[in-house]
This record gives sequence, C-alpha cells and structure tokens, in this order.
Amino acid sequence: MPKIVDKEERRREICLVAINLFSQKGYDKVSIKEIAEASGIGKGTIYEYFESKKDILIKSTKQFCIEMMDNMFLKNMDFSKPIDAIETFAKETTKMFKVDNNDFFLAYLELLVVNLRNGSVDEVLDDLKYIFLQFRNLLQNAMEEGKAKGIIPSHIDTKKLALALFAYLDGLMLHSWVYHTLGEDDDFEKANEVFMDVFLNGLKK
Amino acid sequence: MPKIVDKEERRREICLVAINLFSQKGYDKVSIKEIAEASGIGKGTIYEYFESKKDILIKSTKQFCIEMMDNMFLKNMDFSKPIDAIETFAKETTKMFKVDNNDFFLAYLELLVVNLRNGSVDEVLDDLKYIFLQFRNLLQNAMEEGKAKGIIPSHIDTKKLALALFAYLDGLMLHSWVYHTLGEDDDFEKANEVFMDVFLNGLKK
Amino acid sequence: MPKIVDKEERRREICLVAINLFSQKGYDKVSIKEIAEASGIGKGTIYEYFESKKDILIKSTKQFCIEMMDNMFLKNMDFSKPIDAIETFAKETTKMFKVDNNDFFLAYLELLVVNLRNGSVDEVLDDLKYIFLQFRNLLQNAMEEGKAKGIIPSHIDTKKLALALFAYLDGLMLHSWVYHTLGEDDDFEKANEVFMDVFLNGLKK
Amino acid sequence: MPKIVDKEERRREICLVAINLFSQKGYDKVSIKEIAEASGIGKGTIYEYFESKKDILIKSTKQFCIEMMDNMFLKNMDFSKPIDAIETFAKETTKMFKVDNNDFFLAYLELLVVNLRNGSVDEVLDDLKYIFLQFRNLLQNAMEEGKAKGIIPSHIDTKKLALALFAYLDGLMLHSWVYHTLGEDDDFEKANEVFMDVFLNGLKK
DNA sequence: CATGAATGAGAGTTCATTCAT
DNA sequence: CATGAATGAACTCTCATTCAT
Repeated sequence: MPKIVDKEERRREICLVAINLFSQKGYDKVSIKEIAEASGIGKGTIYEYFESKKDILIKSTKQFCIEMMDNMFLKNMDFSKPIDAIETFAKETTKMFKVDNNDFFLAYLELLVVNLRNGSVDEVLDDLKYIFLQFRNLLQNAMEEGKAKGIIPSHIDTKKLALALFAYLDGLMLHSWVYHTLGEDDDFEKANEVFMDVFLNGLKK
Repeated sequence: MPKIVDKEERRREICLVAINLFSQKGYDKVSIKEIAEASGIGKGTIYEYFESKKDILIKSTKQFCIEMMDNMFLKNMDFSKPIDAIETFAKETTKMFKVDNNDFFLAYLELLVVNLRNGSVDEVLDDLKYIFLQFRNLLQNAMEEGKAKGIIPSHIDTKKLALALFAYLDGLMLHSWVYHTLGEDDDFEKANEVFMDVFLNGLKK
Repeated sequence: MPKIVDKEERRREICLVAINLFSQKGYDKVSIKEIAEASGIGKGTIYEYFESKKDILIKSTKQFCIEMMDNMFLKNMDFSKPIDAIETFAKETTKMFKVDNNDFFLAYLELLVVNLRNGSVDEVLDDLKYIFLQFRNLLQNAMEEGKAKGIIPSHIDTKKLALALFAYLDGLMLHSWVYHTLGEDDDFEKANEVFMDVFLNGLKK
Repeated sequence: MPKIVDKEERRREICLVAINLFSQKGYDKVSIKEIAEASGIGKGTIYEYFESKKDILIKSTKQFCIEMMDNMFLKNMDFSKPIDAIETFAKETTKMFKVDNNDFFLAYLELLVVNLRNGSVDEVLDDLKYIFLQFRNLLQNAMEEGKAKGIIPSHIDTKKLALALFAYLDGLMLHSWVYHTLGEDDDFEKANEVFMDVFLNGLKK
C-alpha cells in the first residue's frame, strides 16, 4: 500500500507548514487557504488529509511531539557523569533557542497553549503529558544517579527539583524570545551558564 | 445634561472583563459581543470606550501592566537581608500562581504573546519592557546588596543571574498551569522551595 | 412667541450646514453626529429640530428651494429686451457655477437626486416642480415677449425651447463640475458665450 | 478539477446587476447582500469576484464605460454631412433617454457622481475623462468638417461649442428624468428638435 | 431644552467547510 | 484524488435613534 505511505508523508509535510504558520501568526490568525497555498496544494485538498482545522492542530501537535522526542539530543546523553549531564542538557536546550530557533519555541508554546486552553483530544493531551514527564524523568534520573554516586546530597527531593529545573529552561526560552522581540536582546546562553554554575554549585553539597 | 458616567472607570472595568476573557479563550477567540455581554452593556457601547478591538487589547495591556506593578508585593521587600529577599520574592511569585491564580498568569502570557507577535504600539511595548527591566533590576539589586555584604561572591555576573532567575519564575508559572491543565497537578510551591534551597545554597559564599 | 422664531432660525442654520455636508459627501455618507458637530450642538439636540435624518433632508431641501428662489437674480431681469434677458440669464447662471460655486450646484444636484430617487414627501416634490416650472416660465415669457416684439419667429414652440434651454444650463453646470473634478478645467463661461451666440443668432429673425 | 466558471463573464453579469441597483437606489443605499441576491448568488460569493464594495463600483464603472463606448451609435455616423451628423447625434442621444432608458442615464449620473465625489482610482477617472473627450471631439470634428465645407462660419470656437453642446445633451437627459419622476412628463424629443432647429439655424451663418 | 451615553439593527467582510467537476 | 467556486455563519464596526439626566 504505497499510496497510504505517500498520503502520510504528505500529511506530515502539511503539518510542518501549519506548525510554522501557527507559530508565527497564532492558530486563529492562520487560514486554511494560507496553509494550502504554503503547502502548494488546493484549499479543498486539505480536507483530503485533515477533517477540519482543529484536526490540523491535533495532527500537527502530534507530529511536533513525535519529532521533538525523536530529534532531541537526549538519547546521546551520558549519565555516568550526572552533573555534566544536567549541565549539558541545559546548555543544549538554551542553544536550541537562540535567535534562529525562536520559531521552535514559539511553535512549542503556541501548540501547548492552544491545545490546553480549548481542551484538545485526549490523545494529544497524553502526548503533551508524556513530553513533560519524559523531560522531568530524565533530569530526575540524572539527579538520582548523582545521589547514588554521592555527589548530590541524599536529602534532596529530586522529583521536585527536576520539575523546577525543566520549568526554568522553558522560562529561559520564553524570556529569550520576549527580549529578542522587544529589541532588548541579551545573551541567554551566558545567562544560563551563570545560572547553572550557581545551581550546580548548590547541588554539590 | 446627559447621563454622567466616569468613562475612565468604566473603561477600566471593561478592560478587566476583557483581560479575563482573553486569558481564558485567547484574544482571537473573544468577540466584541462577548466582551459587551460580560460587561453588561450593549455591543455598540463598547465603541464608546474603545476605538477598535485592537484598542481594547492595547488599553487592557496597559491596564494590566499598571495594576501588576501597583499590586506587586515588591514595594514591601526588605533588602537588608538580600538572600531572604530573593527567597521571599520567589515564594511570593509562586504563591501568586497557585491554582486559583492561574488566571493571572494566563492573562500575563496571552497579553505578552499577542502584543509581541503582532507588533503592538510602541507605548505598550515600552510598558512590557519596563516590567521586564523592573523585575530584573530588583533581583539584581538584591544580589548586589549580597555582594556588598560579602554573602555573595563578587565574581558573579548579577545581571545575567537576575535575568535567568526571573525567567525561572515565569517558567515555573507556565509549568504550573500546564500541569494543572493536564490534570497532573503537582506542588509547585514545594518545588520552588527545593529549587531555591539549591540555588541560594549555590549562591552563598 | 420669540422662542419659536429662534427655533426656526436655528433650524435654518442647521439646514445650511447639512446642505453643505450633503453636497460634499453625499446624503448617505453624512452622519447626524457630523451635522451636530458642524452645527456646534449636541447629537441629541438635532432631534429637537428634526424628527429624523430624512426630515433633515426634507427641511433642508425646502430651505434650499426657498433661498434659491429668493436669491435668484431673476427678479431683476428686464424683459423689455427679451434677447438680452435670455443672454443675461444664461450668463448669470454660468457665473454662479464657476469653481467656487460648484458647491451650490452639487447641493442642488444631490438634493434633487436624493429626493427624487427615494420618493420624498409631496411638499418637497411640489417645491422642486415649482422651481422647474418657474425657470421654464421665465424663459418662455422672455421668448413670448420676443415673439410679440417680432424679434423671434412666431412659429417657434417657446415652451419646448424654454424647456431645452433650462436643461442646457443645468447640463453646463454639471459638466463644469465634472471637468473641474477630473482636473480638466475648461472655460465654461466662454463656452456658454459661444453657445449662446449661436443659439440667439438662430433664434432671431 | 473544480467547477469551471467564466469568472470574467460572471463578473460582468454582477456588474450589470450592480449598476442597475446603484442607479435606482444610489451606491450607498445598495448593500452587498442585495447585489448578491439580485445576482442569484450568496453574499460571500461576491468576494470571489470583487475585493470590496468599492471594487464593485470601480469594475462596474469600467464596465459601463466600455459598453457605453462600444454600443454607442457614434461609429455609424456619417461626417460627410456635418450638420446632419450633429442633428442625428442629438436625436439619437435624446432617444436613448426616453422613459424606458432613464435607467441608463441614472446609472451614468450615479457612477459619475460617486466616483468623482469620493475620488476614485486613476484608471476609472481616466475612463471618464476619455468619454468626455471622445464625445466632445466627435462633435468638434463634425463642426470642423462643417467649417471646411463652408457651412459653418470659420470664426466659431468649435472646441467651446462642442463642449457646450455635449453639456446640453446631458442636461436634457437630466431634466427628462426629473420631469418624468416629478410626474410632469414632457416631450423631450420634441423639445430637442425645436432646440436643435434653432441651434443649427444659428450655426449655419 | 440640551445633552451624550447607550443601543441594536445592519453594514462590509472573512473563512471553515462543502461539493460538483 | 484534487480542486476552487460557492456559501452563510459570525466577525468587527457604524450609526440613527432613544432617553435619563
């Protein structure tokens, strides 16, 4: 069934176009016509691939989640050195969101907000949950490894700490975009380094 | 003599209603009719107070900025104990965003994103800049005070650190809302305590 | 009853303002608010003087008709020299519509068209009829006088000729405005002279 | 493949409907909904053919100008007999505006006035200019031919005379409509004959 | 009397969706 | 399959009119 593969691939392409437009203009300000034109297909043809505009959002979000997990640097992380792992994680995350990559964060933020605000379908919500848990677990595991190695004090609540650390990274990306858009660009990679120095210093007893 | 109305006060009330609706449904999904009805006035009457829907956004954002700065707990902070000040600041911020106060963060996020994405009027952008600078300066000043008191090492780049710390707080609020909406409520106040313990521990000496 | 006189006078003033606005922008494009502001009174006060927007049109048209007949040079015409009378009439008419007086013609045209198109009240229609008859009669009388004096051939149908001559004058004013507005100004006074020379030449004997 | 439609032809049809409505009620009193219904299509469909209401006016005016020039009897005029040509021209023009054809003149007047008053796009203004020049030239050429043939005195300013003669014809049409609408119908064809007799008599030395 | 705050009908316009081709 | 012509619901905004003050 080669046709189906093609269809699936086409849908993926349209999703990428849609995500890009959503992130730039906001979901509501993007019209079907616009997505169709940017995808190089006819307006009516969109409905061969998606049931509705909301369906584009759903499938795009799903797509985004999949690719986010796939492309993440996470899989290559070395947990034998937990502190380094955490530092690397933070560094890589902030690197992702330098000027040119604001698009990625905006897409992440828009898809997150639009899906959560209007109450999306369960499948999408589960994907989002999964991402949040995955990231937190990753950080938590690194911290637990640190505990096991005696680098990190055992009294620390690693779940809560991982929760906060992940939040910090998203906050950093949000502010990076805000400052950039306000024309007050600042060096967020450096800010992250300074912050992580203090944080990791505080973590190591 | 016509009916006497405090136009400015009325405008303020409508702004509060609008901000609330914007935060719940997103600016684009809120209709003028909706704002009018929620304000208990007629559709046409809105245009006695605002020039256009965009003008509602602008005036609402301005209102929000003013009230945010006014109502902030900041003014009562005691900088003679810088470390405590920072801790208090973080604690108060997270307290603001417990379940019931998610509205506030959502409003903040929506107004921020909508104004920045579409490129709002300069006056609004200046207000937003001011808020970001104000918060960062506050944290930076506390840190500098810590340096002066010999509590915080002098080599630390306080501007960058303050930048990151403020971002952390926004990230925490964002995640608090996300978790809550995903039905995965977690104790973000506690998470903040754990995180701040580590952070402040790393900051000292 | 001095109050009533005042009210009547005020109404007249508002009518003049309204006529001016109607002629510049067209009846439908002029709002009550605009008329009120240009008259230096409140929007609601307009309704102390007029029942409705249509009533402003009706009263304004009436006013216009009255003043048109009053101010007309007609009363001073000397019919003892019929040919001269006709020439003077045409000359005076065209003089009225040089650039600065286009306003007058536009008012005349707008009031005429709007009242006729929508079917105004009988009183107004009668006023308009009266004007058309009055002008035609004037010209017809001059021609009859010419016949009596043996200057104009007796076989000429003066009623039809007067009808056409009056129409010619309105056509000239219309075209004067059109050319002016198209930026193709031409000397319509001169054109009238040339035309009347031919016409009066044809009329004689 | 989608439904095949001759967009240009359809646009033309809608223009004809629009022109008709504009002439009857005035541009401002005609709603898009009305045009759509009279065209037998949905309100939204109008916007598949026109960008805006103003665009309908522009395209309708253009259409009107084109068809006016195309359908004009002018092309069949015989200039070898200039006096006859002028007489024929006037006769044909007045014939066009008998009761049933008032629509045509009203359309001409409304499109003229609305475009000129609000300052239309250059293209439309150029079309209108062209019509005025074309008609005047035609009459002027006939007169010049008359001069060359020795029928018309050489001292006559044919440009000015043609200007006035064309204006006369429009004036006649305007008055024909006014009288008709006022319920004072008169025989304007006859009036034109009488007038042209005098005029042409005056012209021939 | 004079006013302008309040209003909703209705305007022009957009757009997700349907469907004949 | 792919398309874009067709559509009406719903949007933002205007304005003649009313009426409490």
